[in-house]
Amino acid sequence: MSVRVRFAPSPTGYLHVGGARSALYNFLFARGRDGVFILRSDDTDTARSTDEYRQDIIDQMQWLGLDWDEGIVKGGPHGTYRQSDRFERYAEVAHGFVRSGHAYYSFATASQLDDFKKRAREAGTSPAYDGSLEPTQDQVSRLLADGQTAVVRFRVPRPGSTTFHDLVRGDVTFDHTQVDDFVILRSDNSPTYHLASTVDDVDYGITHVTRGEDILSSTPKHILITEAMSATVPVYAHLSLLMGPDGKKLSKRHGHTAMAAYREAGYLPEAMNNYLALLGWGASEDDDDIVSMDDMIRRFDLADVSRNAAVFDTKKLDWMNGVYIRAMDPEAFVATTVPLIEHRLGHTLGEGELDRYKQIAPHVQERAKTLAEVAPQVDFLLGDLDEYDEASWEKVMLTPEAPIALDAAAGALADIEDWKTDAIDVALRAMLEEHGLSARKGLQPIRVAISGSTVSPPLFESIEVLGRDTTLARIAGARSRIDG
RNA sequence: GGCCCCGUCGUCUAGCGGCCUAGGACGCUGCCCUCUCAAGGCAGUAGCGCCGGUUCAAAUCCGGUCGGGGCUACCA
Repeated sequence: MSVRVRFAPSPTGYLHVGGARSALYNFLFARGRDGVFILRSDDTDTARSTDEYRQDIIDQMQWLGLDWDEGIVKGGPHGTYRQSDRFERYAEVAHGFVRSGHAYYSFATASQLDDFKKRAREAGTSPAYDGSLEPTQDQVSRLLADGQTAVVRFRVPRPGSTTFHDLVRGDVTFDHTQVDDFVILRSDNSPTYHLASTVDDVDYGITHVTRGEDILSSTPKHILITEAMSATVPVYAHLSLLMGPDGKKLSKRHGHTAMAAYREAGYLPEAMNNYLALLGWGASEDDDDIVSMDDMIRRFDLADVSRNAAVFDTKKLDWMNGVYIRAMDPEAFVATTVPLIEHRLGHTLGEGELDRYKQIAPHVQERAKTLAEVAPQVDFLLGDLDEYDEASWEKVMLTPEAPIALDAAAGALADIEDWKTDAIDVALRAMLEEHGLSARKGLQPIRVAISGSTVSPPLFESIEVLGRDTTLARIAGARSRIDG
């Protein structure tokens, strides 16, 4: 049977990095096996689901390049792939279960259930509701006729237990004393996650369910429902959760968890995928952590996924992103960063500005860890230099060498005929020689004078791009500020 | 509290009874290169949670213990 997998986020929040990793693993598994990858919207929680979240999930999935074969937006043989469009189907299954005895109407109140749990805790026994409050057939008829609202609960067979072979965890067994008679249909006739998700997995022919470990203990419920539908139970694989740097479950407390935030911060989708893939999967075939999507697809197997929870470490992501930025085609780098620069500047780059940027871009590309840090680094080349970094100024401009270097540089640069990096290089080094200045001592004041900071793209190239007039004006400006 | 999952350098991992005086990557430190910062090169730092057991031999198997995580909703 061909592989059919799905990523089924619920639009009750933005797509977060953990969800993206689940999506990626499903994607890799499907692509490596000639399977079908489905994107489904598990939006049974109508109160918390929003269109904004629905759209975010779609946007981020597309940005990451995790194309799906069937699903929301795209469609397919199973309709809209939105659970909110299939409530009748779930209700039909639930009522069928009532008729077949797999489920029953329940009128148990919250306080009754709380009571049950409280007693269980005191007795040290399982807190899972065991169905002891199930009404008789007569009571059901009477209460329903009375207009009482009821939920439909699945009747978990007890005694009993469910065992399944998890692809990443191995055999897992849950005794049914630990599984409650769970609600499958709410009193407003809407389905719960357990019902809708399982019915969809059955109806859509899902063969492998790969999802977060947070649902591991709900899996017996899903298996029980599947069996009650006389369907084939899919293979399950539960991924460990992502943690923050402090070893606690990754949350907003740790900074960004939303995929969109990383996109805005200037991370490349290729880097994100590579990093996420390695977060819980030993991809290395040759000890190289940089793995192309094609290789990931070729090598990936759920059986090789790590069982331990992984810490989302932005340090390694930063490094990896730098690797991918450097690997970009120079023209593509310019194309993707120009809009960011224009956004920062507040206007479209003119021809001259664009030319200047193109000249310096390769040097910036070499140094960037994220796309977002590019624009600030070229500010001094495209706009006025209206302020100096104070720490930089104090560090190099207050030395006795600074005024000497600045004056000498102004003279040397004024005489250059061919305003090119090479000539500038030669002229400035001759100046250093003449005044007995080290490159470090003599050039840093010039760097601060023209860029405002001790950190900048290469000096000679920057000077060339800046042009003679601007360069000399800035040197003069810095010189007078020293005196001032 | 009950049940389930997990436990190799700070972090991600390799390891699946002898090849391990535990390998790689990120980070960190030092050196080299160098006009700053990066990049690059080289070197270094640091780990099998603990206690028992099985075995000629354990990071690898078993038990316990400790620690972390998850679930325990008419959320997903």
